[in-house]
Amino acid sequence: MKVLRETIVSTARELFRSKGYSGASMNDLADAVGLKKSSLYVRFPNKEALVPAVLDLTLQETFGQRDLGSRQWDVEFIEVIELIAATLIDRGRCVGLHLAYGTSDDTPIAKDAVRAFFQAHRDHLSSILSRVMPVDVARDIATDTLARLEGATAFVAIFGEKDAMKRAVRLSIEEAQKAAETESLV
Amino acid sequence: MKVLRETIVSTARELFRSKGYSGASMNDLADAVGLKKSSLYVRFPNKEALVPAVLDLTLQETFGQRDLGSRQWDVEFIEVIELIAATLIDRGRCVGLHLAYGTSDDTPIAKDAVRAFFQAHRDHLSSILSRVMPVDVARDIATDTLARLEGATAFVAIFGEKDAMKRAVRLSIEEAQKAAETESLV
DNA sequence: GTCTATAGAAAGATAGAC
DNA sequence: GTCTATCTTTCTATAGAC
Repeated sequence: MKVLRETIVSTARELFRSKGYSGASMNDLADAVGLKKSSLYVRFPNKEALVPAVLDLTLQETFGQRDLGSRQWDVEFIEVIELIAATLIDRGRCVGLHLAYGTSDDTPIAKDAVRAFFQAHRDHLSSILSRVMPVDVARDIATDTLARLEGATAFVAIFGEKDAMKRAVRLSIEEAQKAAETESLV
Repeated sequence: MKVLRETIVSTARELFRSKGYSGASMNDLADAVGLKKSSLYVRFPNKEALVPAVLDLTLQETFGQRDLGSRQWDVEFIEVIELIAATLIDRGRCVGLHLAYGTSDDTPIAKDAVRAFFQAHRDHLSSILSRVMPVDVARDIATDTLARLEGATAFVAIFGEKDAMKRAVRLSIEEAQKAAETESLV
């Protein structure tokens, strides 16, 4: 029976998230979706080609059906980072970071996809923030917000602790609002 | 010719850092230190046993010859986190985090070693901070500091950017000093 | 303690039948 | 599009000579 492409991609995402790029095998993936290994090569030329597909799906789910600019900047900002934080707590790890650490010059397509993935995150947050502050400030706060979320994820992964993530969300929102106020006074 | 145990461990660390637990092979390690693969099994019973050795060495290098309590708390705090930040920028990745993501219930010894590694980091920072603030506040600030450093490392790894790390160090120091001042006024 | 040699399993990927 | 079967390489780990 035909298996949907999205099933393969989202299953590959779980494998990459938990086992990393080199730890996830095509055989594991085939078993998980109910196919034989060779059938995967009909849809994807090789293992590396799964990486852009996995990250594109994740970007789509995070930013896809979002109507940019129709609401208050802070409502949008809070909604996005709380969605990201909730996913990171739920899954316990960041698939993007695991792939970032697990790819190298040996896997240039995967490496490029990882860069694009994080750049898209930064650009999206930055575009929300830049409505109420200069672009360079917005970019730094977007970067620091993502860094905080990634770092807090480490404590979820290692100790199962969610507290650091909650503080990361709260502090990032406070930092953004403070910057917005500062700039509006100039 | 005999190869020093420390040479094997520090070489294994570089392999784990860049390729992760499953991506690093015993053959790569043997080649890198100038031994045959089978000779490694004389010193280490298996690949997993390298993980505690790698993380213990790193802990020793970070906290080993440090005389706790002989100087001002903030001098010690700044010195430690700047050492960690400098290493993370220099190597481009955190071996602890790569191993945290790369180990699982299949590798319980490695998983335990990773937990101990991060707990030791948190305990060390927390013990410095708790000289001038309550232990629960100290623990949260220690956690957030480590999370910030880990998150900033992602931007070093992915984009080669060092700015986020510089801000992480600066903001962590400011946060600690602010908490110390607040508590001294109570 | 290091070596050669090898076992045994698992990896990525391909060929060809249906 | 999925399957069986296979190729080739690489993996962890062990046995035994020196």
